[in-house]
Amino acid sequence: MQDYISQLNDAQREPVLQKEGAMIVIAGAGSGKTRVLTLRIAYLMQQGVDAFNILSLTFTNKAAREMKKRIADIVGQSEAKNLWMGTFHSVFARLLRMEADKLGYPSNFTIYDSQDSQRLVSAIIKEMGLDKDVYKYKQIASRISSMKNSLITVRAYFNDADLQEADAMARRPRFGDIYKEYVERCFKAGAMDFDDLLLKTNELLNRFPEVLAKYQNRFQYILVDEYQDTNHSQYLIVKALSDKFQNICVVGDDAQSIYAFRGANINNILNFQRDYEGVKAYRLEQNYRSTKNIVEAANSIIDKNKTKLDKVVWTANNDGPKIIVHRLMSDAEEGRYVAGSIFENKMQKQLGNDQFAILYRTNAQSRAMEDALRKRDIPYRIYGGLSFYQRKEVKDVLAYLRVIVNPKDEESLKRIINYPARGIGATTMDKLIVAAKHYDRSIFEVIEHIDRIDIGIASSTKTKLKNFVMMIKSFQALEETQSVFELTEYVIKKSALINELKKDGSQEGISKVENIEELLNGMRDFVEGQKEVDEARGSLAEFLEDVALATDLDNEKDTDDRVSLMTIHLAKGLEFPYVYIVGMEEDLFPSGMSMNTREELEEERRLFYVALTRAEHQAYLTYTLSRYRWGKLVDAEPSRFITEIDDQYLEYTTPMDDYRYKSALTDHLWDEPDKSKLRQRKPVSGKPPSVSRPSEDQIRKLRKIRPSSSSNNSKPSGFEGTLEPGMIVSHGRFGRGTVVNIEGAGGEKKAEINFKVGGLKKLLLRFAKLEVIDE
DNA sequence: GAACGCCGCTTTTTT
DNA sequence: AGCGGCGTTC
Repeated sequence: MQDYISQLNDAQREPVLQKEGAMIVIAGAGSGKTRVLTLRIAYLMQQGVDAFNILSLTFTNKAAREMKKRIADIVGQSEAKNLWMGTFHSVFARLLRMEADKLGYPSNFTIYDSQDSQRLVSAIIKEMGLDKDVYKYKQIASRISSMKNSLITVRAYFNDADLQEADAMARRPRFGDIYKEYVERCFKAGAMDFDDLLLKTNELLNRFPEVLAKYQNRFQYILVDEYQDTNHSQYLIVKALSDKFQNICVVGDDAQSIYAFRGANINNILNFQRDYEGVKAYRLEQNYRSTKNIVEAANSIIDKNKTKLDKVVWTANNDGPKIIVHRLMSDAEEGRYVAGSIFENKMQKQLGNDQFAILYRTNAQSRAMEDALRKRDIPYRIYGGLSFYQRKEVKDVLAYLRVIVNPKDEESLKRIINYPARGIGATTMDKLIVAAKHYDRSIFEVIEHIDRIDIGIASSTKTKLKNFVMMIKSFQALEETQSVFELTEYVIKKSALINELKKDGSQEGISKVENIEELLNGMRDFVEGQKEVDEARGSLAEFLEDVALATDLDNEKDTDDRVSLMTIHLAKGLEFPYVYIVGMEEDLFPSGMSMNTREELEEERRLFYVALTRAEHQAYLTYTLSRYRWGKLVDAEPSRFITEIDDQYLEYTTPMDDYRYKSALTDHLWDEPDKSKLRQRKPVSGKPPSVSRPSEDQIRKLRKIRPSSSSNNSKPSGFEGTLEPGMIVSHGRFGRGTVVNIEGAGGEKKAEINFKVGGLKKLLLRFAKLEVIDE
């Protein structure tokens, strides 16, 4: 143990050795925070703290497993096993299973994933006869989610006039009713959605003081990783549990807070010191991961953000190569460039595929990369996107298993009751749903008693329903004796599901069968794994919980030598020697959906910071002039984030003899100095514009006077004059347009402008580069 | 009740 | 371009 501790630097050692009290560790990217957390836990245990008294919350289950392993290396396997360690969701799902009865839930409750939630919301909207164009199920589901994350229950909602007012204004006055029905239906289905796992934990701790006391005494030492990404609900849980002993250690980096969209509250980390008595604050500022170039480039980006804690990340590492910026014609070409570059690096430096990662803002961008990598025979692995367990065929199998465990699970029942087709159609289902509501029972229970009630279902259909119930019951009986693997094999045969898929000989059909085989393989592993652990018997319920809460990252096979492809969000916490950040374009990164407020834009910028700091040795930024988006070829413009990096850290490698060089790179260079030139250009089709290409020297000079270069980095050069509806304006990107409306005031002032080319747009005047044209 | 085909919307990120 | 929802037809 002493060996480990002596290897830490001073800043790292202090939080490891402080046994008691509240503490916050602000840990810059790559500063060794996982090591600190790991050693802190090991040290606590070595000082005599019982593993049962430690609760450690991590960002992914994989991170938890790895930490546990490292701790086991230090203090021994048998002790480490007793640690409670995992994501908020998995830890509190486990806790809720033990206490479920207090909340009126069965201990085998189902966990609804977001898709299940959305489907239920969608069904409710339909049942209530609401206009689906007004009540968009995704929006409603996401609003329900944010309510829950802020601990606004249905009752709280109906007690809050402002919230109802807001929904009335948004033309969805029935939101509260949908919310209420949704919550009731989940309860009746014995199901908790992701947000419930946290909300119900709060409810449990609030309503039952003896339960709270029990877990307060149990979890005397609490550690929370990635604290900047906790939402209000998680914050309250931590607060409640740590209240008695106040031995709480939170670790995080405000500069890497990228989950505001799902309710993460950056104030949790910013205000931590106010929440506890005598908080010790530690800073880990030395980066061990990346080259000086990368660290300093990243610093120059994050400097542009206003909201942040004081912290300077530095490194003693070498300068390393500059960040390469490369422009391409199209997304396909971007893929070819990246694949080619990986290929060259591999050859020249004799590297493995696992040294490389390709990061992007949206999942849709992966396709072009995949195509190119495949052509080059470079093995890759995609993380995220439609994860394995979310694929239709896999979810169908899982739905059978979920119904076996919990027949009340309405969403799963609806998936399988007529798949494969067994003559139980929509009309019957509608009747069953109405009856279920009428009798205040689950659909399954209604079917069980279908003989005794008259809801206008033909006797032939009743027989089909009874057969279905009998089939499920026979599966349930089997579950007692068989392993998950054996049971599932039996289920897909008996339900005729596998035959249904095998009938379909198409490429997709075959891959679906393969996916199910893969699922069975996974189950076999699970069963074997459980045998080794010998704690539980590898129950079906447990398997389903693992699956429901698995991060895509969790399934990684570390031994695979593959290039990693993932969104930047998923890449948080990971590191790779070579990182390609692709799609560095306005509207894509920063996302067009997230640049309307300063807060949103700052989160995008933090996201870019996260992306860049994944790189250990070399980072590449690529952008294109046009790419396919929603099926159409659209023009693209380089991301503002490229120009936000100090030039000294960049190397532009795009060939100079490409005439498009002009349109992409020099346009925004010339933006300020000479706007008239910009407007003359109309390169939509046909010949290249007849402007001579600037020399390297000219470009260098132009860069120096570029408005967004480091000389004045704080305030964007937005529009500052007065603007009124009816005025004609010109915009660098959208061209000419008429002001339709002005709204907001001060920094939030927005103009709605009808552009000749782009149509109606809302622009934030603080950022918009507008010029009034007199006519 | 089931199958097919058309239409329209979507894509920002995820436990 | 791809999926889901809905309407039409058998």
